[in-house]
Amino acid sequence: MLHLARLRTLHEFARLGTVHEAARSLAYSPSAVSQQLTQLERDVGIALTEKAGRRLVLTAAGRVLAQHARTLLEDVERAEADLAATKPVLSGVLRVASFQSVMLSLIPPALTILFERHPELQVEVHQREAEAAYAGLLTHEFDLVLGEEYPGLDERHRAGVQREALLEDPLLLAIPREGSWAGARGLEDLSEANWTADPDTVLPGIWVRSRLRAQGIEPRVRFETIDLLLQAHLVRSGHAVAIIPGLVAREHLTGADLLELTDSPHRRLHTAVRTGRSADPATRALRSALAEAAGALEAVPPGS
Amino acid sequence: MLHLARLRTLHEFARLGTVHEAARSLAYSPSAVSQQLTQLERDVGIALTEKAGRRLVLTAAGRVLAQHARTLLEDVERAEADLAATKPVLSGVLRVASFQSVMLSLIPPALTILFERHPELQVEVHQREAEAAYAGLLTHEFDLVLGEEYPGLDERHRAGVQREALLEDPLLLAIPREGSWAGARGLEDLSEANWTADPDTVLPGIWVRSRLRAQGIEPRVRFETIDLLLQAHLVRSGHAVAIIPGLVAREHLTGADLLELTDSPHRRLHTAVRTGRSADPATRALRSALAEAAGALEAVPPGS
DNA sequence: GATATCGTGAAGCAGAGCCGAACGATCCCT
DNA sequence: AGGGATCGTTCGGCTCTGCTTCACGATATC
Repeated sequence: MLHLARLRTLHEFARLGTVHEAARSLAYSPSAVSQQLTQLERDVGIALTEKAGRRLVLTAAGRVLAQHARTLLEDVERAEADLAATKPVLSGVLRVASFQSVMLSLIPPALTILFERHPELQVEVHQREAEAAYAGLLTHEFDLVLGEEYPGLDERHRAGVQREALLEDPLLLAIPREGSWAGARGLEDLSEANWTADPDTVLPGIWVRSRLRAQGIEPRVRFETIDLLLQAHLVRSGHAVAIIPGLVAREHLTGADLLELTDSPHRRLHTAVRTGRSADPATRALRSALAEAAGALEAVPPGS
Repeated sequence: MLHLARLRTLHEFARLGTVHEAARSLAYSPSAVSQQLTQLERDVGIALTEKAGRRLVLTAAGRVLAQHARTLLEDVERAEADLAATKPVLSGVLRVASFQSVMLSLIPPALTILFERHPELQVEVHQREAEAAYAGLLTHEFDLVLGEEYPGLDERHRAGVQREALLEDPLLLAIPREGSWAGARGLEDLSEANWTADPDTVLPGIWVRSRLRAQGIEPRVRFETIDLLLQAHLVRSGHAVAIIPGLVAREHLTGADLLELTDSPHRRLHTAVRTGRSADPATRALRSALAEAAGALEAVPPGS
């Protein structure tokens, strides 16, 4: 009888390409992965891997089995979700990967809603950048990822992941009420301003630079940080201007002027889970709570 | 991680209803089955079984998981079939359950065809009655069942089994050329004849009696046997008349008269495999060989 | 109320499957 | 060309899984 654990190992190897990475992803030693793949070959009686230089690659048969492994593992997760649905009360721990702006504004009210409905259900929230979050999702480190997309920078489709739109969050120009740029009425007044922005290694930082350049501004980024609270503080205290998501601005930039950009760009927030888990009742409950929290925020105009 | 072997045990328990029978079907001890079910409950954290008197029955959650187990096991078998399809030559052993009339006439030419195409592929044929054949199919004792249906006695649908029509085999009235009934031209001349037929515990025996009664004949079954060769011999030697399938009659009743019954009834032969195996190349090869052998027989008129 | 049959639990044992260390092969960089 | 990094595999040793056997209590049956 085939062994699901070994199929999972095969799948991780197929996904990641090397024995070492598969081992790391599964918290095994490379030796264990090697042995599992060997055993799997014995089980099915067909060569699944072959050497290519110092690396190991899947044979045609290996790819066939890895593909089946993926759907089997999804089905297993679906089975677990169906099983959880037979429980009268939701319990257990949901692990969520998110980033700062959402943790600040959306997660707390969502958790309040969730706790009212399912007091037994616990949530752990971990701050991660996008790549780590999605990697952790696939390795079962997390059960749900809160992700974001910026206009024109659509994320690639990820295999085994099911995504759901959550919120459109306006990207606002934040200008201090005091200092050199107070009173600016738009980007056209800010070509010489000091900026604070995310580094250009992450999506928001890439987007904001490209956006400003598209309007003829080469921003002088004096304060580069992914910490939006710090960015907000720098704006409030008059040291810089920034483009800040509404979710953060509405609460932490009440002392600054917030202007809509032309054609009012929005970042799109979404939730993502492993495909097999989309029917899991705890997952659904969390997604509902997040959607309601998002709806409540949208109903209140920013800055109020 | 869920364990496929344990899911298979759950599935067998769901199918058969008791720990002991599941154990027997899997060639385990009852204790092992009990422990596997307990372990499975620990794995999923939900009660899957509960006591009902001295027996054990599935809970709602147990039924949910058992259902998933069935589809998972089918998918595993599909995966194995896909894998086998990557092999250049077919090999291994196919185990077939059949009954006498088919083993006599259809299997030999089919195996000849099969051997020409896939000399590495071996076939074991076991003679079984229908229930034992299907039970053995589900427990992996057999890979393919050759079954039959009689007009008006349709078999019930069996879960997890995929069926394919193979041949319509005419049911012929066989009358000796010598003795009291020689020269009879139809059932109307045979109301007082001695008959040979299958016992009324099996499908052919049930059908033949019901058919004769429908035409006003209460057959005097003097020789009750499932051995069609014996039936044929009894007819040839003038001791009885019988209704014999064309597959047997064409070869073993050349010394008797064969008459079509009114509205020429046929038994319908089919092949059946576990659902997951229908794509398996060896299975497909065997089915094709059987179909071709059947076509060759149909092309030749009976009794020639 | 005797007896068969149900499922479960404890003891013991064989084997599965993990890790760590050592190894050979391959690639890469200088 | 050659040293070092990285690849995958193998071996010894150990732990833990998971089987069987045997014994037991509970339930149904006659």
